[in-house]
Amino acid sequence: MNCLLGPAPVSAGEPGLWWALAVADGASPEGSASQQARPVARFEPSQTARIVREAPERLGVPADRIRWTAPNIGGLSAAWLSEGVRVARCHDLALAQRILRARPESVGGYAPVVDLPVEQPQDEASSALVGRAPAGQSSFFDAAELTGGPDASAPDVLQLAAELAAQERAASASTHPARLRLLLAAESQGALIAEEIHATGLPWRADVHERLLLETLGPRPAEGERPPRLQELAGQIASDLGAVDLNPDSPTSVLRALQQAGVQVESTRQGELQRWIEAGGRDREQRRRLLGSTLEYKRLARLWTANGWHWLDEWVREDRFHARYLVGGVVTGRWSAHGGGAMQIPSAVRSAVLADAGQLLTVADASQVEPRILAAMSQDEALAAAGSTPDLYREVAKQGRAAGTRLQDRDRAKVALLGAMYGATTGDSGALLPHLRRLYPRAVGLLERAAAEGERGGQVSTWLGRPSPSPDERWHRAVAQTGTRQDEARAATLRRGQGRFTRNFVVQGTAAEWALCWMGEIRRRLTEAGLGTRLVFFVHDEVVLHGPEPEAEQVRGIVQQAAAAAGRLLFGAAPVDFPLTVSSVRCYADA
DNA sequence: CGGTAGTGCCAC
DNA sequence: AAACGTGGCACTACCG
Repeated sequence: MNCLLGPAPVSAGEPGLWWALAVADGASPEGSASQQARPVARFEPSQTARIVREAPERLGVPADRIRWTAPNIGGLSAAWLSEGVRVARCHDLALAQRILRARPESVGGYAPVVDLPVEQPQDEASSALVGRAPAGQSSFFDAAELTGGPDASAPDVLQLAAELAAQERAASASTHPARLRLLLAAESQGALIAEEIHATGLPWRADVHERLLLETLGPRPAEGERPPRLQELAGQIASDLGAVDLNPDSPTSVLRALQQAGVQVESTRQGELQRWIEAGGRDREQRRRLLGSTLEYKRLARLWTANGWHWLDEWVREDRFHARYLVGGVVTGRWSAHGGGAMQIPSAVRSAVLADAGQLLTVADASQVEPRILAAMSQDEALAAAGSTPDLYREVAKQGRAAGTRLQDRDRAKVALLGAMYGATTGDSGALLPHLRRLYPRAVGLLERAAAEGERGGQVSTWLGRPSPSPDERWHRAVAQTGTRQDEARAATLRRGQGRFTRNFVVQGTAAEWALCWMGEIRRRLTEAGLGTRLVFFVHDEVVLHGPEPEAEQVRGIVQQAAAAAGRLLFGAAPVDFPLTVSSVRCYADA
C-alpha cells in the first residue's frame, strides 16, 4: 500500500492543505491512477508526523506495509524524526525520477509527469528558519514559506500519484524490473537512513579533540595567526632551506625554495618529497633532515586547516558530529557528504570519536568489496571462487601461481585487479593485465566491454540498473573533431577517459548498491529487534553504530547477517562472500 | 572585490 | 607530470 503525501489539488479548493492518498500496490492501468487513489486524510502540512502515526488505523494496514511516497522524503523525515516518528518503508519520487530519467529508453521511454528535482538538504542557516516554522513541511513547502505565499508550481498529490504510476510502468518496462525496483527501494530507504544518521550524530568528544590539538599544535592561536607549533616549523623550514621570506602555505614559494636548496622536485607533494629522500642513497639521512620540517609542517597544517578548532566550532554540537549526506550525490550512486568532510574524516582525529557511558561503537568494514562485486556481476567462476575466501587477493595470487602467470604474490594480485577496475594502462598494473585476463576472462571481459561502451560515447549500467550519464555535447563535438593530428590525439584522450569512467562506473556503482542494501538490511533488523542501537556514520563500505553495551553482541550479528542478505538481494544465491571486519569498541580509533 | 582555477591532501 | 576511478575541502594565485 502506497500512501502519497502532497498538496491538495487546486480543484478541491483547499489551498494550503495537504492530502494523504492511499494507492494500491502494483502498476495502475494507464491514466487511471487518480481513480484508484483514495484520499484518506486532509491536513495542515505541518501535521504529516501525526498522519504517519495514525495511518495504520485509518488504512487498516500494519505500519510496515505502508510505503510513504513523496518527493524528497529526507525533508519530511527530518520533521518526523524530531517528533519521534520512524517509518519502515518509503518511495522517494524525486530520487527515483533522477535514476529513471538518466536513460529513458531503457525504461520504456519514461517521461516524468511532473519535474521533481532532488533537493539538497538545507544548510544549518536555513534549517534554523525552518525550526521556527511548524515542523513537518516538505522542502518545497518551506521554499514557498520563505518566498512568501504558496508555491503554485509545486505538484499536487494527484500529479504525484500519476508520477508514481509512470515510475512503476517504467520499472516494469526495464530489462530487469525486479532489480530496478530494488534499486528504487534501496535509494529511497537511503534517504531515511541519511536523515537518521544526521539527526542522531556520531559521538564526538570535543574535549578529547581539543586535547589532541593542544598536544600536536599547541594552544589555540588568535584568529589569523598560526598555532605555535606551526609557527615554529615555519621558521625551521626557512632556516633549513635558507629562504628568508618563505610562505610555507604557498606551494609556489615552497617549490622555489626547495629547488634553490638543491632539492630536485617538480612539485611540493608529500609523495614526491618522500621519493626524493628515498632516491638519495647514502645521503638519505641528510635529505630526511633537510625536508623533515617541511614534511612535518604539511602534516600538521592539514590537521589544523581541515580538522582544527574551526572545524570543531562549526561541526560538533553537544558532542555529536551530524554528518549531512547526499544520497546518490556521486554519479555512480555513492553517497557524498556536504559539510564537515564527513567522507574524509582522517584517522588522526578518530580518537575523539568515543561512545557515551554505557554505550559501545560497533564498527563494520566490508573487505575488498569491489573485486567481489566484479566477480559476482561477471559470474566469473574462478574469481568468484577467490571471492568466497576471506582474502580475495591472496587467493588470486594462489591461482595466479598455479596457472603460471605473473600474478605471483598478493601485492601484485591487488595492483592488477585495482588497475583493471580503474583502467590503468601503464606501470605494473598495466603489465599484469594480460595475465589477469588469462586467469579471469569473464571478469576482465565485463570491464573491457564497459570501457568500450564509454569510448563510443554510450551509457553503461550498474547491476541494479543505475545508468551512467551520457557524455555531454562538448565531448561529442571534441571527439568528432579529427582534422589535425592534435585533434585526433585529443579525441583519443577524451575517449580513453570516458572509457575509464564507464569501466569504473559499473563496479563502483554496484558496490554502492550493495552498501545501500547492507544499510537498509541493518536498519530493518535493528527496528525488528527493537534495539536502541542506531546507525551513526557511513563511509562507502563502512558503517558505525552506537548503542547500549549489552546490545553490542546482537548488533554485530545483525551487521553480519545484513551483509550476507545484501549479497543475496543483489545476486541471488551469492556466489561470493562479503566478509566484514566487525568490532565493538569504545573508541573509533581502536576499530 | 568576488569568482574560479590550480594545488595538495583526505577519504573510499 | 601524468599515470589510474569517485568525491570534499582549504588554501593561494589570478582574473575580470
